[in-house]
Amino acid sequence: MATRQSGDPSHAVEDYLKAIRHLQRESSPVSTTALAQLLDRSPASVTNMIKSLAERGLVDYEPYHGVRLSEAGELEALRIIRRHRVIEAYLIEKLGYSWDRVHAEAERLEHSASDELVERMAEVLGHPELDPHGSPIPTAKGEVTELRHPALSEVSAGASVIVQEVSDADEGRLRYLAELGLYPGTLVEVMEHEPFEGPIRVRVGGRERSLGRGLAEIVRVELQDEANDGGASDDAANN
Amino acid sequence: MATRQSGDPSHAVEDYLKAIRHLQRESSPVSTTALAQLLDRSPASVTNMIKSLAERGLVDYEPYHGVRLSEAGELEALRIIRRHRVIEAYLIEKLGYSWDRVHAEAERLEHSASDELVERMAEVLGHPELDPHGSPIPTAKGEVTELRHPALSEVSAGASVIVQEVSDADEGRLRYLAELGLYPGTLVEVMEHEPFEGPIRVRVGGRERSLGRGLAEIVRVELQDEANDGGASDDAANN
DNA sequence: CATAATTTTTCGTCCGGGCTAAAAGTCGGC
DNA sequence: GCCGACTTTTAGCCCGGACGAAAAATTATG
Repeated sequence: MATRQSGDPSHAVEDYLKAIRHLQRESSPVSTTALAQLLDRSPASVTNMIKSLAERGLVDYEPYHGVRLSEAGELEALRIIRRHRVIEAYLIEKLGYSWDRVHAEAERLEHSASDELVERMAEVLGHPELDPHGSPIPTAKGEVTELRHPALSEVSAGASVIVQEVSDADEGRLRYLAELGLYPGTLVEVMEHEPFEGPIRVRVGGRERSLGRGLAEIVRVELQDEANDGGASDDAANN
Repeated sequence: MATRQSGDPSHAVEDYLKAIRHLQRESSPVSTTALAQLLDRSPASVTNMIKSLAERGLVDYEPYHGVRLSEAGELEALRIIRRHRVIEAYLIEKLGYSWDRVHAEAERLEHSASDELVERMAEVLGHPELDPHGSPIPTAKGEVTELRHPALSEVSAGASVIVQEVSDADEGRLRYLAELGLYPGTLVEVMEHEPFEGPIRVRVGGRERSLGRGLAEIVRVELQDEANDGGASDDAANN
């Protein structure tokens, strides 16, 4: 029951499924090169693997026109994402991992942890719905409620927002954002957008900061009522 | 720091090192077939791997005459065993795993858990010296104190013993022993040895049981003072 | 000792999953 | 509608680690 058996997706397969799902959120048939870049593999290797995924029914693949997850593939991807996020939450909550260092550990454990282990972790955590980065944790049955908060970079100047989610990206970025105090729950005031894709000036924790475009894009926020300008309702502005 | 890097032993290498060390305790140059049996691989595969281990300096290998761990191999093996045992202890203590089910999970996690994770687990457990089966946990530096308790099967009739260690073997045996209440700390009275390698009759928890040879061999015990027959000192009978 | 039985190694293969170089397909620009 | 640029796939290769069959070494036996 707990043991990996032969039909189980390999480590590599799991990585590909996760990556495909990730890229699909941006644009749907996922290109070979995009995958190759994300996974740090040669395009040729990616083509190979895609063919094999297609044979296993995990993706729908049209040569030269990209790939997308099948039903089965989507489900499998969600199981992996659940594992990843529960593990992250657990490591931070129970083992004192820092926000920025947890990703790498989870990235490895997600491939060997059994469902039993993950469910036990979820249990002692009280079945959390969000992971430490603010991303929703799929249920054991594979249901997710996608959040789709606007990125900080999309918020117009003058608004106050609360950070909801910070994409679970590379360690460096996360560490930097943590230093700034930019993690879920933090209140941020957007002061000004510099022109031509320039940085965005924000006030966070009483200090003014300047965030590059790349950073501002991975920080997802929710608009708040304006402090002085008695404005919109809690959930009104979703752009 | 936490990430597996290229020089790291592969999953397969780790399994071989553990197995070699395990078999070495019985008889020192370990034979190809013994390894093949334990790991459920063909002898040919084992020879292959051994050659590769020898090239990496992890074992000393003399063709046709068996293999033994080198200094480096021993150290590596101990690191893996530490990982395994700390993880087992953690899973039981903190995640409610049962004594008999924990092995398989640890068997997989030990290959992907980072040293950081293991040290954090050890920390929250208060740096235990024994795992749940009573086996000593090597230190992070690779020191172990081998216990070498006599097996229950070696104890002469009439003695009272306390279970110290139960080899972390297959699930079935462990579950059965757990049902009987035979785990570290349990008091057992050895009543009689049936002749010709027969079973051994014991009293445990007020009930009489008959244990087959195979089972009695994996239960390691320490002799107690005789209850009625004011007998041997604590450590006297090492048979 | 010589020969039979057993163990171990060698040899040739296979599979998963990488890679590079070369070929083929797609697409934007004229 | 063709041409060049870019993307993708194919072809051939490698490596780790498994396999079975056959050969070689060791050990046991008469």
